[in-house]
Amino acid sequence: MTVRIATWNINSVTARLPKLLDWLGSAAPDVLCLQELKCSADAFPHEAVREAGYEAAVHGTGRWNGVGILSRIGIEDVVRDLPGQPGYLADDALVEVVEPRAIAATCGPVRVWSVYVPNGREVAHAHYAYKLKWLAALREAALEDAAGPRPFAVLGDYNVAPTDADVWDPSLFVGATHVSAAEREALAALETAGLSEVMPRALKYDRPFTFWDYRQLAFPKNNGMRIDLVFGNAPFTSAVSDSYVDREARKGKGASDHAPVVVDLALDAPGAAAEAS
DNA sequence: ATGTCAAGGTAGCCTTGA
Repeated sequence: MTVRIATWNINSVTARLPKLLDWLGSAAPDVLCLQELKCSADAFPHEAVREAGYEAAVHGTGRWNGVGILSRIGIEDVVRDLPGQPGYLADDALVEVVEPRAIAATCGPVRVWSVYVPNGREVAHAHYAYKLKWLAALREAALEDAAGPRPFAVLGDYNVAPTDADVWDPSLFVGATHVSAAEREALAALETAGLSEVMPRALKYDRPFTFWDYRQLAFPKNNGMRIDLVFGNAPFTSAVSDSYVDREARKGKGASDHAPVVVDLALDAPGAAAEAS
């Protein structure tokens, strides 16, 4: 069977609902991981998504963060928050809050996490230390599924550019977040957990950027970054038949500042291996 | 085509985060 899985930082699912429904119709993913819903779970547009043919599992608390998984091939065993997910102590808060940044589900033959890794803000900021702790918790959370026989992937907005080629001008990022050695080491640690990156094709230009800031004409200048990533275990990556960034979705008025990443899997039908042997 | 955008509190603008 062929399964199309995608990830998209939608930057407000309510503001983006027409674009989301359009894209579900045109790209026809079987599973879509969403980040930055920016709404509470109650405010999620369940009815519109259902009419488009998808079930949804969502995790959101309000105006910040929020993640979800849409599926038209079933959605089971939903888990909200990483086991051991660190919280963040905001400047004006008295206690750490575990933010809605991770949700997992099993969709047909595949298990996925949809993750929105903390931004980090600045290297000297407490949010950066939080980001590194968060990535370490993600590795631990992924270990068991990564080692298993079922296709498994962690898809989302990692807020890390894996290499200097993944930002439009590395000279502008010296000393900044998203490119630091510690952040890249945190991605490398995912590989020691048995996950490896699915590298998408670019549909235009040479590099498959996934994010272009709204400011300073970043999109028309192609001043982009590749920070929306897919890490899969061997049963997942070995089944990949294609992957690309749908840059078209970044165009036009009312677009998210991120483009979707699409992964196509060619999986054996359940039981096919047993029948063949 | 494009020199931000979205949400929420608060009162039609400012703050926060990205």
